[in-house]
Amino acid sequence: MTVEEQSTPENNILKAAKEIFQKKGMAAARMQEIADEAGINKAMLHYYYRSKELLFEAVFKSAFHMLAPQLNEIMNADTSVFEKIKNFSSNYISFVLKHPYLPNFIIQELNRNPEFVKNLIAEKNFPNISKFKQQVNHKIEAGEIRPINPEQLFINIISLNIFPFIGAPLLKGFVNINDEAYKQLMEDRKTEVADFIINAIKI
Amino acid sequence: MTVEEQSTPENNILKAAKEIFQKKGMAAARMQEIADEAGINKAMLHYYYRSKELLFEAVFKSAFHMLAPQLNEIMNADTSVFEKIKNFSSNYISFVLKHPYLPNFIIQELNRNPEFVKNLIAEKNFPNISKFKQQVNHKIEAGEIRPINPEQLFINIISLNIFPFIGAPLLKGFVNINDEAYKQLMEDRKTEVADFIINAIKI
DNA sequence: GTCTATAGCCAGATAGAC
DNA sequence: GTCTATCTGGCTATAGAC
Repeated sequence: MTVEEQSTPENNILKAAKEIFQKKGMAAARMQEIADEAGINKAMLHYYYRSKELLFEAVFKSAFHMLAPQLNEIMNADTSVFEKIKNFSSNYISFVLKHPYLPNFIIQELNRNPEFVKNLIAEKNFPNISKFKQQVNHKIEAGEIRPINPEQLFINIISLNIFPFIGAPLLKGFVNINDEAYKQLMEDRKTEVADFIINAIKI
Repeated sequence: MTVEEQSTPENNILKAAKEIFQKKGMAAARMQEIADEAGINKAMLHYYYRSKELLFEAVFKSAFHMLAPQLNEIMNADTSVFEKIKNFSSNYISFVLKHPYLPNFIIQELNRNPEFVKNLIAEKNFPNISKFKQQVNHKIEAGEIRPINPEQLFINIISLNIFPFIGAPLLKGFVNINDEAYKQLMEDRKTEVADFIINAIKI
């Protein structure tokens, strides 16, 4: 049992706070609602986390640490470029299907507070793509994939995996399908996305 | 001079409200701040728009109507699939470089209120991709592009164009570059994105 | 139509009993 | 540590003078 899963008051509050903050965002979330979700009193939130702002920060860091290390691990693994693309797409989509509010929460709060990224970068395990960039450049020099800026390729990988979840309400409208059909599209993307990217870059 | 550009009190308020709502979101925006931005009194906001909620709706619809018809126009134009991909990528990125807060605003508020899409769908000029789907299927049957679900292709096009703006703070951190370098990457994407997609699907 | 002043409410935070 | 009751500030909205 990891630290996060222990049933201490701190962890129960954190779990409830995640639920509410991720659904509503910092400004719209209510301390009372978090207390209700946690099955405790509003005063206890302040006893354990002092203020709404500090509770929010704890939630944000916890959420970020669920996502970022995965990315780092895959990008720095000892596997080929194509393997990395396949593994990331498959792992990420599986993960987000289980935590649907998480990516939007992180993106949204980083837009609200862009300088907050600086704190995150300072931490160990913050994703680093230098190995990935090297690998891509070697493949290009070897004539195995088309010339492409590795940063653009990285942005494409992230975009194709993350946006369909963040933009779900909009995309459901455009494509004109219901929730169930959309979820099936997402399931299909576990392999579709990697195929699409690899077709785009391979010679 | 279009209706939106006339300097009536309604339009001045709407412009100021866009600025604040798009930066902060509905919940965090303050009526006082909007009044300051518009250079008028807080009471006037209520005189012209009755409530914060109604002012917000006016802003949201106005923002959505700046974006969606473009998409509709391009998708239903009398051009080939490849032309549509090129035109959309180029036009959309140019547009968003001028209105950086807009996509995130729309996505964010639709996530907060997913059933709001239903109202939007009912309007004329709501994007319709049936023509695009037909074209893609014909191209596949003709053996000119690889087999792909047209809906997945559409999602990919939208993701590659929109996400780099919404996820900018995060991506800047991952790629580890400053604002200026990132803006250059976005400029490059006006053509990069279409090339990437076309490579992915053409035989 | 435009302003000042204020009503009324709601949410974060704390005091203090247990 | 946990609760109830309450304080305090800030925000939407309106009343009412001009």
